[in-house]
Amino acid sequence: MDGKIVNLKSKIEIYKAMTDGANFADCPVRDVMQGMNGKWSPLLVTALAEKPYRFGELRRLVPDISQRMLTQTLHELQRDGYVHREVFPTKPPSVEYSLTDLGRSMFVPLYQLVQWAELNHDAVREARAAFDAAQA
Amino acid sequence: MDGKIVNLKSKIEIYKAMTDGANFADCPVRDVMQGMNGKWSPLLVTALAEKPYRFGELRRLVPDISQRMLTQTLHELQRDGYVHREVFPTKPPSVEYSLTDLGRSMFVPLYQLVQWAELNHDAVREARAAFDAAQA
DNA sequence: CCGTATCCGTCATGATACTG
DNA sequence: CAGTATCATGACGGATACGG
Repeated sequence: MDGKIVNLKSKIEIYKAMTDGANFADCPVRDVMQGMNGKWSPLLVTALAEKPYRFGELRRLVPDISQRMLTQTLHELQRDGYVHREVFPTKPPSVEYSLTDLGRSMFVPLYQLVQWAELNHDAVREARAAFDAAQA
Repeated sequence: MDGKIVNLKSKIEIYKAMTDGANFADCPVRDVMQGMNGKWSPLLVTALAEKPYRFGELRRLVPDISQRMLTQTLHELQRDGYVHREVFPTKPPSVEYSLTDLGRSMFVPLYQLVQWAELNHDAVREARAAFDAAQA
C-alpha cells in the first residue's frame, strides 16, 4: 500500500510521546496537535503556504468561512506561532497574514497528510459506502 | 528550520485539492481530513499502529477517554476503513481492533505530524506565552 | 477594510446507568 | 467483556449588527 515502513520501536516511542505530561490529560504533544486540528486551520495554513494574503483576500478565497471563524482561527494560528500578522497603516488599514518559519516547518508534515487524503479519498469513501451497506 | 522544501507549484496544487468538489463546501479532501482530525482518532490510530488491542486494553491504555467516546471513535475509524474489528466467540466475547492496510498507510503521514509536534511543542508553547504576555 | 460583540442553534463530549 | 441508552453541558460555529 505504501513503501515506507515505520519500525516498531518508533511506533512505541511516538505513542509514548502522545501520552507524556504531568498527567495523562495534559500531554504537550496532543495539546499542540489540537492547535492544528480545527475545522479551518489546515485549510488556512495551506492557503498561506502559497503566499501571504490579506484578510479580505482570505475571505474571498474561502467563501464558506464566516468572518467570525476567520478572525478566530487566524488569531489562534498567530498565538501558536504559525502565522504572522502585519498591519499596514493605509487608509483604510490593511492587514497581511503570512506563515512564520515555524508555520512553514509545520506545513511540511501537514502537507504530507493532505496529500495522502487527496490520493486516498476514493478508498475512504468506498470504505464508508461498504460499511454503511453492511449495516443494512 | 527544516531541510525539506516544498516548491510553489505543489503548494498551489495542494490548496486546490482542499477546495475541489461539487461545491466548495463538500470537498472530498477536507471530508477525509475530518475523519482523522477528532480529539481521540490520532491517539487511537497511533496506539493501534504498535499492535492490535482489545477494547478493554485500549480503555486502560487511554485512561481519560470515556467508554462512549472510545466506542464511537473506533466505530468511525472502522467506517472510514482505517480499523478492522474482529470478534472472537469466547465467553465472555472479546473484540480485537487492528489497523487495516489503509490505516497503516494513513499512519505514515500522521506519524510525521505527531513527530513534528513532539519536536516543536516547546516552540509552540513559548509562542503562546509570548503572545499572551503581549496582550497584557 | 478589518475586525468585535452578541445571540442562538447544533454538535461533540462526558457521566451514569443498564444489557447480551 | 464489550458495548448501548439516556441525559446534561459546554464548546463550536453561523448570522447579524455595530465600530475604528
